[in-house]
Amino acid sequence: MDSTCDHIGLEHGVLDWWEQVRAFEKLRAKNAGKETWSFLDGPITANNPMGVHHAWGRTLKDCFQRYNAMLGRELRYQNGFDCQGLWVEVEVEKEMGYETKADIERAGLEDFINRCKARVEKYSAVQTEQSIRLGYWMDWDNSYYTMSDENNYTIWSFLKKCHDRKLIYKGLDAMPWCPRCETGISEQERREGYKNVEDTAVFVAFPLKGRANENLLVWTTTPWTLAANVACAVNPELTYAKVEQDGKIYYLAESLVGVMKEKGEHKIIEKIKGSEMVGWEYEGPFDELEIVGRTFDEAGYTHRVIAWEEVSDSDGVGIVHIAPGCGKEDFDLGKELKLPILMPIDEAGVYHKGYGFLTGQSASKVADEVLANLREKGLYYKKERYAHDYPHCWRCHEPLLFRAVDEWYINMSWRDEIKEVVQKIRWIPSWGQDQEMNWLENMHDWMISKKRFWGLALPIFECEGEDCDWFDVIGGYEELKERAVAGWEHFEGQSPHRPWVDAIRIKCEKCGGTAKRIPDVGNPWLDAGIVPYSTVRYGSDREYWKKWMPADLVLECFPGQFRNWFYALLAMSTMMEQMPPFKTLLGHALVRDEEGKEMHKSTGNAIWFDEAVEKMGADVMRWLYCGQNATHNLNFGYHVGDQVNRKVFSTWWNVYSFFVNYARLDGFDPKREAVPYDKLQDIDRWLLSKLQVLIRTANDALSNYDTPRLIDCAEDFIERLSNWYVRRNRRRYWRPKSDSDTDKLAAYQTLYKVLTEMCKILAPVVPFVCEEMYQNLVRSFDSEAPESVHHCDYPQYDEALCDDKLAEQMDLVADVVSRVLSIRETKQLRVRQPLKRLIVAAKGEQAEALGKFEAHILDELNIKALEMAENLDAYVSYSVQCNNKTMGKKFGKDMQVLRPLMEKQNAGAIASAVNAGKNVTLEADEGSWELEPEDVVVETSFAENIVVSETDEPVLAVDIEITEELKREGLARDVVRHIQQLRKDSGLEIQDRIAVCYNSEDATVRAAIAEHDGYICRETLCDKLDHSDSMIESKEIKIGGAQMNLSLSKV
RNA sequence: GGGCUCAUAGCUCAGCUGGUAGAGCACACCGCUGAUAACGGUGAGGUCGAUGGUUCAAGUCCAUCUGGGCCCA
Repeated sequence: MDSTCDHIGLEHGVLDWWEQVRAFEKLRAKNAGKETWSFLDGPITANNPMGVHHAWGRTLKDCFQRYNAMLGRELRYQNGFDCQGLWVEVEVEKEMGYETKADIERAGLEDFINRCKARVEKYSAVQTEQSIRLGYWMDWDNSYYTMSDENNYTIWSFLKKCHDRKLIYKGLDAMPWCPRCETGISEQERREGYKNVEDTAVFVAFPLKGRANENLLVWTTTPWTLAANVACAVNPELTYAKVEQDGKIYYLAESLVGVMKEKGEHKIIEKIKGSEMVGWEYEGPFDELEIVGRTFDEAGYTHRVIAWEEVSDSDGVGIVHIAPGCGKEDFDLGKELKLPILMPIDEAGVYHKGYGFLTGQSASKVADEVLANLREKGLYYKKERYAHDYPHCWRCHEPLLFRAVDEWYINMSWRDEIKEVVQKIRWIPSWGQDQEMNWLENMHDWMISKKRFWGLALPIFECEGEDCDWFDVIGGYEELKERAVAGWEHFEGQSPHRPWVDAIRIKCEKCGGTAKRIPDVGNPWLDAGIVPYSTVRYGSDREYWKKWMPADLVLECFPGQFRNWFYALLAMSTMMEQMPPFKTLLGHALVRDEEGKEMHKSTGNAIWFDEAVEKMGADVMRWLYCGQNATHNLNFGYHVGDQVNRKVFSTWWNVYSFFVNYARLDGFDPKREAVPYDKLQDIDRWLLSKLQVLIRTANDALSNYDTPRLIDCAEDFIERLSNWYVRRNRRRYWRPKSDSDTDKLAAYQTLYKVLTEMCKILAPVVPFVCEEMYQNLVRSFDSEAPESVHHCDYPQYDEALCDDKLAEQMDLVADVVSRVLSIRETKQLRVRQPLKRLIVAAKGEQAEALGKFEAHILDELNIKALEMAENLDAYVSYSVQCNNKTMGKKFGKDMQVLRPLMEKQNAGAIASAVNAGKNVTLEADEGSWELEPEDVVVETSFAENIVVSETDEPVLAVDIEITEELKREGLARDVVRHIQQLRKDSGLEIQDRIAVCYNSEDATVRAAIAEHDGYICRETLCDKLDHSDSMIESKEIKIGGAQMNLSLSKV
C-alpha cells in the first residue's frame, strides 16, 4: 500500500463506485420514514459554472446532511437553482451580440426567453456535475428551479395576499437610466461605471418674482434637465451675496462671486444668510411650456427657493437647480418636500409631448439648443467646460440619465410581524439577528418591479382606460383562467412568462373596460423567497409541507442576504403563515485568495472550482472549508491546501497504510475475539479514551453546526495517534507472528478500532477518503457490514471507555519527555546515544503516572534507568560564603573570626535555611552572631554529569555520563540507522532479509559492532554481518567521527 | 449620522463563562526516521489598536476614542 494518499484517483474511484452501487439511493431507502431533518437549500444562480466560494457553502450543507443521515434521519436532499433575472439576460445578450433592449424586441421576446431558459438548463447541469464531484449528495433529478410554474404561481398567491391587505401600490422612483439600453441601472452597476469626462456647465439667471431686476444665479452640468426645474436649493447656513453687474442684480454664494469676474465689473451690495432666501419665488426657465404650467397648477405650486444642507460652495454658485424627475437626490428631496415632478423623457431618453421644441429630441443631444433658447429669453449668463466623474452605462458606456419611472411596491408597514418571526430563529453567529433586525428597522417599501423580460410575470393587471386607475392582482393559474376575457388561447400551455402571459386581458371592475398585465417582471428575490412554500408542496400537499416545514437549517453566504434572500424568505413566510421558514440559520463569509485579496478574473488570482478539485482534491478542499471559522473570510489557495494535506492527510494515511501493511503480513483477522479491556496496555486504553473524547466533540460540534471544533479536535487526535501512539507501539506490530501474542493482538485491535471509527466520525467532512478506508478496513472482511461508510450509524460516546485520569497522566509523560529532549538539545546529546539515568523528583500521583509509563519514557528518550526521588538533594551540593559587603557593616572586626567559621559550617543546612528565608545563627567561643539571609552567599552546584531541569514540576535530572560501554551502544545504533537508510535507498521491501558487509579503521567502531551484532541483525533483518577488507560497491559513512564502509545485499 | 463587525508574533489566525499570552506558516540551529514526499525539539519574535474604569486579578467585562470592512441613511 502506498504511504501517500492520491486524492484525485481515489475520489474518482469512489465516485464511480457510489454511482455503480447506488449508494445514495440506498441511504435514502434505509432512512425513509424515520425521524426527519429538514434542510432548505438557497438556490444557486444557474448562470455560470460554480466557483470555489460556492463550494464552501455546499461542503457545509453536505456535511450536516451526511451527519444527520448517519443519525438515521430522513432528509429531502433538494437542491435549488435560481433561474430568473437580469444576470441571465445579460449573459444571453452577450452571447447574441445584443446591445439594447430594442435589439431583444426586434429579435422577438419569445426567442429571447427561450434562450434564457436554455442557458439556465445548461449551467444547472454544469453545476450539478461539479457538485457531484465535490461529493455533494443530493437528489439531483429533483432539483427545484425558480422559473417553474409552481414557483411563479406560488409567488402570485403571495402577492394576492398582500393585495388583499391593500399593500400593493404603484409609485415613482428616480433611477439611473441608460437611454441606449433603455433600462434602469442598479446602484451596484452604477458604481462600476464612473468615468471622468468634460461637460458643458452653464450659468443661468432665474428672475425673482416681486423683486424687480433681481435674479438667482444657477449652475448646472446637465442643461437638458432645466426644462424639468421645480426649485432651487440653498444651504441655509451659507452666506450669499447680492451682486450688481451691468445693471442687473444676482444672488450667489459669497465665496463664489469670483465666477462673475470674467463678465466684467461687479459689486457686492449686501450679504445675507441662505436661510433668509428660503421661500422666495422665481420664474422658471421654461415656464412657457404647457406641461409646466399644468403640472404646477394642479399642485398649486410655484418655483421657489428651498433649504438643503447638502448644498456646498465647493463648485458652481452655491445655488442648486432641483429637478425631481431627473436626479436621485432631487427626487428624494422633492418627495420629502412634496414638490411636483416633471418627467421630461421616455425610456429612450427622448422628450415627451408638451416640451415644445424639445419634444421628440434626445436629451443627450440638446445642450446647444437649450443654451440658444435661454440666450433668446435673456436668461443665459455664461458657460464653461467642466471635468467631473459622471456615471456611464457599464455595458455600452453611454452617459446615464436619471429619470423618474413608475414602479410597483409592497407597503412594508407590517414589518413588526416579520420582526417577531425573526426572533424565533437561532442565528449563527448571533449578531446575524441584529443585522436582520436593523435592516427590517430601516428598510423602505419593497420595490418588486423590474423593467425587463426574463423573470416572474408580475400578476398585476391595470385598466387600459386613460382615466381609470383600477388594478387588481391575480393569485394563481385558476383565477387567471377564470377572469381572462381575451388572449387565453395565446397563453394556454405556456409557462407564466412573457410574452405569452402578456396576451391576457381581464375585465376592469371599475369602468367596465379591459385591464392588461403591467409589462414589468418581478424582483428575483421574490423567486427565491417563496421556496419554503413552492418547493415543499404548500399548494398541493399540505400534510407533506407540514412534515418538512419549518426547515431545521438554512445555510448561506452572509454578505448581502440580510436584505436579499433572508429578507425575502422571512417577509414572504410571515405573509403566508406568520411563521419562521427555518429554525436555525448558519451564515458564512467570503472566499479570498491566499493573501486575503478578493479573487478576480482580471487580477489573475481567481481559482476555478474544476481546476482546484482536480489539483487539490475534494477532501482537502472540504477539510479547509470545515476548518474555517465561518464568520471570517477564507483565504483559499494551493499552499493552504498543501498544508492541510501534510498535516492531516499524509499523517492519517501513513497510520492507515502502516496498519494495513503490517496487518496483511501478519494476517490480522478483525473478527477475532476482542482482547478484554483489562488486558490492554495503558497506552491502548489512553488512545481509546481519546477516541471517545473525539466522538463526543464530533457529535456536539456537528449538532451545533460548528465544524471548526470538530476539525481542531480531529487534527489533534491525528497528531497524537501518529506521533505518540504509533510511534511508541510500532515494535508490538513488528514482533514475529504468533497466535498466542495477545499483546500484539491488542495493539492491532486498538488501532483497527480507532481507524474504523475515524472513518465514520469524519465521513461527513471528507466522504471520499473515509469511504476508501472503510471499504478496505471493514467491508473487505465483513460483507454483513453496511455497504458504505455513509450508511453506518454515527459513533456515539461511551463513557465506560473514557478515562480522564489516564489522559492527564499521558500529558505529564509527554511533558517530561519534551523537557528531557530539551536537555539533550542543550547538551548536544543525540537521542541515539544511550544515557545512564533519568532522575525525577516526583511523588504521589505524578510518581504513579511516570511509573506506569516508565518503559515508554525510557525507550523514547533512550535512557537506561528511571529513578524516582523525594528531591534532588543527593545530586546537589552547596557552598556558602560570607557576604562581605553586608556583614562587614554589621560585624566589623568580627569578620576575622566569622569567615573561617562559615567555612566550617554544614553548607547544606545553612543553604536550606537561607533559601527558606530564615535567619542563621553562628556560634563560636568568641560569641554568637545572627545572620540574615542577605548575609549569606549560597552557590549551588550539581554533581558532575548531572543536568537539571527545574523550570516546572516535577524537577528532572539527567545523568549524562557516557561510559565506553554506552558509547559503543550508541555507535551500534548509528550503524543500524545507516543500514536502515541503505535498505530504504535500495528499495527493499519491509520483510526482505539482507546480508551486510562492513569495514572500518576505527577500533571502537569494530568493537561496537562485534559487541552488538545480534542487536544490529535483529533490527535490520540481517542474516549475515561480516567484516570485509575488500568491498567492491560500498557506501562510505561517518560514524562517531570515524569512517566506515557499508554494503548490503538481499538474500 | 445609525447598525453590525474586526484590531493578538513578520504573515494567517486560536484564545469558551476574567486567573502568568498560544498554534500554523516563514526563519535559524539541532535531532529523529523501515509507518513518515513526514516528524520532533530549541531559539528569535507580542506594552494583545489607544485611553480610562470595574476587580485581589483584564487579551477577556464596561465606557470613550482611533483605524479597517460590510449594511443602512
